[in-house]
Amino acid sequence: MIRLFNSLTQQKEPFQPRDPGRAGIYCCGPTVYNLVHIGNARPYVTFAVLRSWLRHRGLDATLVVNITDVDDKIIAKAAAEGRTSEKIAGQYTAAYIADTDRLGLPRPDVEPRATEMIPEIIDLVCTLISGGHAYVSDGSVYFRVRSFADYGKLSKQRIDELEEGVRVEGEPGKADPLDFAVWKAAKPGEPSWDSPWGRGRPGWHIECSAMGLRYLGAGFDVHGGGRDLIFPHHENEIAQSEAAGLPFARVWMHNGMIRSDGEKMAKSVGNIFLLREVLDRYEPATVMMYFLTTHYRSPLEFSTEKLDEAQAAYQRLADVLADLEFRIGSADRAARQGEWPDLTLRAETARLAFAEHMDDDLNTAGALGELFGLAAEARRYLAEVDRGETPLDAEALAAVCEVVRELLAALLIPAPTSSLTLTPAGSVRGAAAGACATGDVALLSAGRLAAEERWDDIALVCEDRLACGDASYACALRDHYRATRDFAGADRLRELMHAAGFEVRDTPQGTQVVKKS
RNA sequence: GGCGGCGUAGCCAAGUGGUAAGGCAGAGGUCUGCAAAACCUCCAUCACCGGUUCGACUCCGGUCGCCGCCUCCA
Repeated sequence: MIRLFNSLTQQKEPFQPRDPGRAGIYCCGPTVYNLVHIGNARPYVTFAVLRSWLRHRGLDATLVVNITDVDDKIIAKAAAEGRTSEKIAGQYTAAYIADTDRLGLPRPDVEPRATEMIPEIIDLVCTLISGGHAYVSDGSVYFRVRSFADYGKLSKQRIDELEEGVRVEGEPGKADPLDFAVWKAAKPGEPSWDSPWGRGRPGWHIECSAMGLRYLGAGFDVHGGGRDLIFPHHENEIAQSEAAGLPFARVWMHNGMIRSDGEKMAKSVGNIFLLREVLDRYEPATVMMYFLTTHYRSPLEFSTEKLDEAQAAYQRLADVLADLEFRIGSADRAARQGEWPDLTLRAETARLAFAEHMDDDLNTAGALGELFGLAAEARRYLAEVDRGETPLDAEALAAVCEVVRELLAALLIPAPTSSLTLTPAGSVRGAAAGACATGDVALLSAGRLAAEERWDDIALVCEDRLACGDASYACALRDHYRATRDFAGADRLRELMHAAGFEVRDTPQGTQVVKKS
């Protein structure tokens, strides 16, 4: 059973979709006036993972993430840069899509633009007016907060307390300082649409109500977003929708803030790190790892140290996987008997434990811990194999790999590509023999040189190949050096390989290299 | 002032009424020609003070510290 923490009730509740077998999720997306920073990205990651997990659990899950492409901030930026609002919005919409794609997030099922939702918004506003929940004033329309008895049910604020805190000296057209605009009269030069109240544009909160209801229907399952949106944005969404007679989201999920220097990451504070900047320095997998090793509701500090740790953690998992897959490939037939079901069983146990964590309010950190536990278990098993205490069971290894890959995929963490390269079988001479079949000229000539004992020339070939990112010749030569106990030569070659960005590991099967990023 | 949340080892981070997953870093050891990697071992009593309980880190009350919202904000 999946349980989700509902901000409305402030507790975990069993997730009961409105339509059995299906799930509708709405998440507040970007206002496209700027490049998205790491903090903006957290909800996109969180709710993409939620959709992924619900699907993994067999639900037909739909994710809607809006794009606010008409708004005060966009208009202000356009004015400042002497460009049109449409141009600004277009540019940053493209950037948002490019950056989230680059992170490796699958696109939402629907990405509606506010500017495409005008008719629905106008309909909703009309309903509010005729129901007495909104009023027209100078071509703008305001929502009458005191007309909605449940106002404050999400943020747990009392209207009267709010009244005290209101610092805005009442805008001219508002009947009550708490009221908020659902439709704003157009000023000259601003983007605008025809409406029963004259030309204008949607207010700040109305688009989310219109979109959520349009694409997911009344009483949809989950509404998500950053914790900082609870008030007033989400509170207002509820008020607008439900005052119009349409039950809104039944579960509200809010992710914690990303902090930088102990403070919420925000443009106004000046402590932001752009998603694309981070992706310039770290792999998508590392960044996903960074997000998911902390529970989505907790605050998360941003720092390069944390990214580095995420990188190391991911590398550990990638190493295990690469090692396992290499062994599967090299296992002889006799070993493929499934003699060690314990590990297979362990893989299944990990899968179940992982699912339990994920079902428990999307506990990705706990779930990841299970994956690491399984990896460690597989390592111990491999160590036993290397000591000759246990026969190699390729089936069990395959089961572990399958579970790790499947669950990483469920978390939307890109699977590692195999980073292990092994020496061609045997020495350079032996490898050259094999090269006859494949027609590898370079390896053949290396073999000829080897036959003539011209090792220095071979070293030159190795250097050349290393520069091209190919360590196989170096591996083969190093095996030769080690076989002939020419350790000075072997060490020299290791230096070369290091310099070329390869980590060198000696194994019973020969020299192994790992390309270091 | 109002509302909400957090405080777990050197760092990060799960968890929980019956004596604390995992990752990073650190120490010692095994393996190795030397390394690297790996493996083994070691490293916390859960901010503080009271209370409830056979038993609390986990429940209740208080104290301190930190954070978010109350204005655009993921």
